[in-house]
Amino acid sequence: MKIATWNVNSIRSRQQQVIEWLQVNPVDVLCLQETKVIDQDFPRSPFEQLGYHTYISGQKSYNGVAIFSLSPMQNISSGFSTILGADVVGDFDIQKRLITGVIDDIHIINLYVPNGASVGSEKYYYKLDWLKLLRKYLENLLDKSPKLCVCGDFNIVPEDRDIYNPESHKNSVGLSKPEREALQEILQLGLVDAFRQFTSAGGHYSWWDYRAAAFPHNHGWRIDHHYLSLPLSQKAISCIIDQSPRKLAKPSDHTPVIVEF
DNA sequence: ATGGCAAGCTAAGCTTGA
Repeated sequence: MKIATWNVNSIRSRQQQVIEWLQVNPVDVLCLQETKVIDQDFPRSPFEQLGYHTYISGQKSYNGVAIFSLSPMQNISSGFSTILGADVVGDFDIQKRLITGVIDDIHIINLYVPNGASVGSEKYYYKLDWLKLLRKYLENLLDKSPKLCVCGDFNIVPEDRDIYNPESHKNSVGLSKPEREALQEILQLGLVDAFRQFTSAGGHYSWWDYRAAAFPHNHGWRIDHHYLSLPLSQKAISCIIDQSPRKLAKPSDHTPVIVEF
């Protein structure tokens, strides 16, 4: 089984590229972020014609997540509140950043973690609070589901080897100590970075800034991840970043990452 | 230190992204 994650930066702008990528890479599950469209306007049918079931949670202009799956999934839900309850979650489900479902016995959680704008900003503290909620959510799920695949755009560079020039970005949003610690607190629940099971070298990235010719210079960040619970991590046989869609005209600034079991 | 590019919304320029 292959599970891919891809921040497409608007599904309507990237529709044809996603179709063509799936034709070459018929993954079992594709998790999308930043679909940027309300559910009624989501272009479902071209993907259904490829054989995918589509599960979506979108909003106007911003955010939005979706899961495509060749086999039907069970227990689809979006947001934190289905697990944590509305009282705990408050307003944090207004932004559509989490959709989950079960396939075989694998519980897939597809995330679009807040960007955080700049360190110290209101959005930065929203990101940290969101990550605290995510930790609670995953702690709850790990009690019930031994096989968890938590994937998506985390907007966090886990370690210095995951960015081209850590020194000049060490205080940037995505690398700040509180963000990295929040991520580590989540991983300490018992989750493993699938990519790092197979590749220890630096220089492997999943996002490149549109500006300043970042991609041709490989000035990238690795911020799109699959985090696997221990029973599932033992079944992983590969995790690769496919840079090819980033080379196309009018690409997303992110490129797909694929884990295989 | 700053801007650089792209998408959405909406109809010129702002907001967001990371």
